[in-house]
Amino acid sequence: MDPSSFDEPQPEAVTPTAERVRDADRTRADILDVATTEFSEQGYAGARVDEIAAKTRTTKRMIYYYFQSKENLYLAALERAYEMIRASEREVDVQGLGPREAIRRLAELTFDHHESHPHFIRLVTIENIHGAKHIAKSESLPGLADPVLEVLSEILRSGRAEGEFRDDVDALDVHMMISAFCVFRTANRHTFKAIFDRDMLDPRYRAHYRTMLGDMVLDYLTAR
Amino acid sequence: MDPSSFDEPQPEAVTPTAERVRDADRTRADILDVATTEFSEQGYAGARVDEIAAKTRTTKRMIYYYFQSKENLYLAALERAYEMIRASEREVDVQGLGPREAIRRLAELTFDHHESHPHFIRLVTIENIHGAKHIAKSESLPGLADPVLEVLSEILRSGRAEGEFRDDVDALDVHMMISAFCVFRTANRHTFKAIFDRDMLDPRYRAHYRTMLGDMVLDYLTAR
DNA sequence: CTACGTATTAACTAGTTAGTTAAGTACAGC
DNA sequence: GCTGTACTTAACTAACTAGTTAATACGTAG
Repeated sequence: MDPSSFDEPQPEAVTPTAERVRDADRTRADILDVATTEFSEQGYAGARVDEIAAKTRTTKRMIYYYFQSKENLYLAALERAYEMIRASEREVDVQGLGPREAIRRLAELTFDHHESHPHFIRLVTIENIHGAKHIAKSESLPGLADPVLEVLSEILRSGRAEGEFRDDVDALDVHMMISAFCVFRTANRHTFKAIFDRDMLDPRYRAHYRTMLGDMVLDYLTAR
Repeated sequence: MDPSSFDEPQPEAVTPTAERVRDADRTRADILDVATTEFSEQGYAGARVDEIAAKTRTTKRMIYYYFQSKENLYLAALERAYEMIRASEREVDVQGLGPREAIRRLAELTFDHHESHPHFIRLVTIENIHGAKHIAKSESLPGLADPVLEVLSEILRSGRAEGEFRDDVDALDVHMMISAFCVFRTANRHTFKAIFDRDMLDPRYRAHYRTMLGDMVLDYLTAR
């Protein structure tokens, strides 16, 4: 899995033109890209439909045409965030690795793609401010469960079979531990830097934090 | 340190009365309590000054009288959140404990008071959505650095002197690791439950997560 | 008791907001 | 070419929002 192949939404370059070309998919995607950025930067309540519209190549009317409401637009952005994260995690490949190597690989790849999608991390954080009430309305919610949980379960099972891993935690616990570290680094970045004068996303610290995460999970699982 | 002595802000019982009793401190505190709850539940952009006023025993005018603006009110709530967390951490007592016991104690006490102050955790999260731009205006910002960092440094130094702890991480790294776990449990609670059907704040899991945190930090620091 | 400053209540307001109405037009099918 | 529909632009709107103005009155000093 190559993190660089999963880019943040980038609004396409504006092409000034007087003619009106109809392209429903492009218009819809343009709105969704802009909205994702705007919601992740301003939050759900703080983002403005007028502002989103102004940053697209179309008008506010089309937002309602395609998405019906501000909430639906936000929900569409949120669903896409989850789907993209899940799609990338489906490509986690730990085949042929021992349990120790596999868990470290998985932790590091999780770290990588969290880092590649700060907008999506922030969207999840914002959705928690709203008590997950929007995602609760998503018809795709049942499919959002993390496929990496199955991979994790298999690694844990394998590690225990070899007498290497502790057996008082489940795959979801380990997933939580890894996610907490990766999410915190993005989600709490600004206050952390303001108070401690250390930007956790500064490239100078990247390798250190990446290793720290792998060590943390591995040391925990292999402790006696 | 007793977690139950640090309560969340609770608006005082309403006393219906036609007379107008002046008590500036009480009015100010009432506003701040209500605002803290409202901002932590709705976010900065989502909270409404009218709504905050309606939930106090006074009128919107007094919010502007005492706090001048919505932003100043939010900032006052935020500063108070930090000060309360810091005050409680100043009472962390690990005197007389060996490094291993001290680190576990500290991790667990951090866990406890994060759990006791969900509103404050959420306020910090919300402030990160806004890029820490409000707290940057706080005149008390220089005093918000975490006093527990000094305690942590001393524990690490002691653990290394006894040849028990690794030496490739600093006190801030360990603080980050502990905070990530404790913050995630509150800040991401809702989406986590929606997707994985596990409420991380459910009392049934409390002991498990508390032990998990202590083990995680200790196993990491003592790993060879 | 009076005066004054501070605290408080009540009503008002200009600008903003999510959403709506109306009109225009591209495009495919016939 | 005509028609109908989906896509698009432009303008409008009722309700909401943070903040303001005006009036009232409490509490204390003299």
